[in-house]
Amino acid sequence: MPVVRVALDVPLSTLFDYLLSVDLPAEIGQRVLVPFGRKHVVGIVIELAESSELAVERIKPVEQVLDDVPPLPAELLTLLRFCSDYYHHPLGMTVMAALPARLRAQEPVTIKQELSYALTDAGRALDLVQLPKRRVIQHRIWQALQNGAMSGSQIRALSASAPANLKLMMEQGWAESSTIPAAPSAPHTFNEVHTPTAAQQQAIDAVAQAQGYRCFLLHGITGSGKTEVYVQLMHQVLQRGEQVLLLVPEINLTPQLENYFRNRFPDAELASLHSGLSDGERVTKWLRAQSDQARIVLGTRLAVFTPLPKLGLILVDEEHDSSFKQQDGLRYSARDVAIFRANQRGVPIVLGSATPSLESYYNARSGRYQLLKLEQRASAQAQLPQVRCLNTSNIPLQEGISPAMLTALGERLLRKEQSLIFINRRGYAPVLMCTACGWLSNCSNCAGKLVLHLKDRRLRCHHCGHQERVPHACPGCGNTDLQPVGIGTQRVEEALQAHFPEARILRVDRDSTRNKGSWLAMRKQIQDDDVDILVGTQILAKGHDFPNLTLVGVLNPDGALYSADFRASEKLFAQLAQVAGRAGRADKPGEVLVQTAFPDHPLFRALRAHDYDAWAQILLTEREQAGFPPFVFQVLLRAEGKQEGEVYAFLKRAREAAMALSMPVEIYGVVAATMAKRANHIRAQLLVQSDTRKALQQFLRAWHPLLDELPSQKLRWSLDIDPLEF
DNA sequence: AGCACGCCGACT
DNA sequence: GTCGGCGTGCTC
Repeated sequence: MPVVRVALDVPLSTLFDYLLSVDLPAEIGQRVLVPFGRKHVVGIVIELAESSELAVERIKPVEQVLDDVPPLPAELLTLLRFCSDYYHHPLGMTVMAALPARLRAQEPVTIKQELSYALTDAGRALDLVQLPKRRVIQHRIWQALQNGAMSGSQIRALSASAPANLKLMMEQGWAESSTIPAAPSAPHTFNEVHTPTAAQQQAIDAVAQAQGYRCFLLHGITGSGKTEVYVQLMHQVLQRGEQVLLLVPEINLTPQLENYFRNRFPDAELASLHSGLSDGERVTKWLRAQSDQARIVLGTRLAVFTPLPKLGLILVDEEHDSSFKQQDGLRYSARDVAIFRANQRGVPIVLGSATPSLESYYNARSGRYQLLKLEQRASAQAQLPQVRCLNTSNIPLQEGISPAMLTALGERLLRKEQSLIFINRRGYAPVLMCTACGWLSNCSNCAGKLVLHLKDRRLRCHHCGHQERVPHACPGCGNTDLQPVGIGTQRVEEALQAHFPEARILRVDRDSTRNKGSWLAMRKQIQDDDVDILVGTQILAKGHDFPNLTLVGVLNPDGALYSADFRASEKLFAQLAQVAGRAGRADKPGEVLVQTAFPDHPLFRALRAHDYDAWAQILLTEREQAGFPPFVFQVLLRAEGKQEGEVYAFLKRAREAAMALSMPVEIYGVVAATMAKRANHIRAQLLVQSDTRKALQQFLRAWHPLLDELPSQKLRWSLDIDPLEF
């Protein structure tokens, strides 16, 4: 009796066998509707078999073979199987996590014809009386449509309320919709706007000459034109009629990039996959990629699982960015999965960064990857910013700001140039303290502190979301003198506004950009020069061009220098290099001022010299001596639960089981997690490491089944392979 | 993960 | 006498 083995979205590592009647053929990769317990669920056929090892009477029949979309390609299933094995996550959950929601549901997938929207003659003739500027969203749509028709998803990208506003505009007769005719089979056109520099051309040629799989690390300083290398490589791949996958970090930059590539490749269909797509849009783009109609797939980490029958090249931009690593469920690194995929497919992959991860840098140095360097800024007159440290160990700070920083800001105000103050801490102050008894605003649910948000007079926990009103008196001793300790973006904003009353200051952090579209509006404000001083967190560091920005001030980065997290300083350097890259463009030289008590720290020396290699060498030496990645491979067993005893008992047993295996791995002690309590759950962990990936995987294959056998009723545990956060 | 079954406390 | 607590076990 023919049987299908089906992957289901359940946390069990097995596949499930179902009978297949002769009149109901199914292929590998096809979606099927099957009875499971007392429910009916959608699964993916992974294997076909002649018979099952189970007793026939226990096997239920497949109810329906869903053939509304083509089966998943075998290549994708292989990729998912690799992920399931490597990350020790159940295959069914791995497969289902990679699929668009619509393909996990049993309702037939209907692809609605994508409509395009354009201005009518009346719409084009509008004036500001008919459509005043205060109708912000409509105005934005109107302006966007002046450049030509837009798709529904492009409209949606303008603002959350854009579709509703567009509807109103259509009712007014200003805009109209039409169905896009099937994409014309136009010859591939390419807007050659730049001639590559010699260094760029060298990198392009190196990748173009690759036969089959090859991993390249494109190490190029900010402004050195990595994007142009991507574009030229994409052009070659598109010319061959192949597809390109471009992975980018989780940032609100995707729509900009999308527009950029659309302009460079006007008739290549581009599918951009990011959070914020509706289920329908996501499945549509997935199918466009699977059917080889979408030639460029641009997306965040989940996009690494898009079916691409003609994949010819993978690009991973900002490869060091930690958002490529998923922090729950299937804890995969999209960068590493992409490398596996390129290898599987036999195509080149380019990892790009100004500050590569130590892992990639080490692989490039050891010859595993090929290193490509762009050492000059692409436009000749653009100078690297001058980086200086302001020693804060012996000068008074006002609300965390040194006099020299204020002077530098004042100069920029006079010259009508923009400044950016970078401080990686949102809120007003990271903690509230009682001056009498030393009471601190601790979170009742977490091990962390409650952050003071003076704007709404609340104390907020950034870990569990708990918030409460700012107390009038100390809950411990009744003293009314409670002092904010430390500085956050709100406090800096307030202090700067007090010092420069006439300056236009804009705060950009997760709090101020929470509402959809507000960051878009802020960026416009900045670009229109309606802002003098920007105060913000790392949101500001990422790849935006602010041409009038000439000063970047960094307030207190010292915490990361001597942190318990061995990756903190690596991350800090990358962040500072990135934010420093915002200063100065073209004709205006930039300056970067870093306030620190440790100006002689090697990190700052390297930053001042713009010498990533020197810094990376120091880190590599440190890591080698300490026996840390990239010289070892790690797995972290995390556990959390309400009862501290249960959590530690589980990990202790897990540790004993690991020891009993006597395999060539190093097993550390059971320790509290960095955030030892979160949302009332006690968290602890156990680290195991090994000199080789292979040995670690062998150990995991033996250990994981033992973990499944351990009593673990009242807790949740998970394995994190190649963990980034502890 | 769901969702059953299953055996012990406070209620109409 | 039942409703319901969540402990244990199964799902092809």
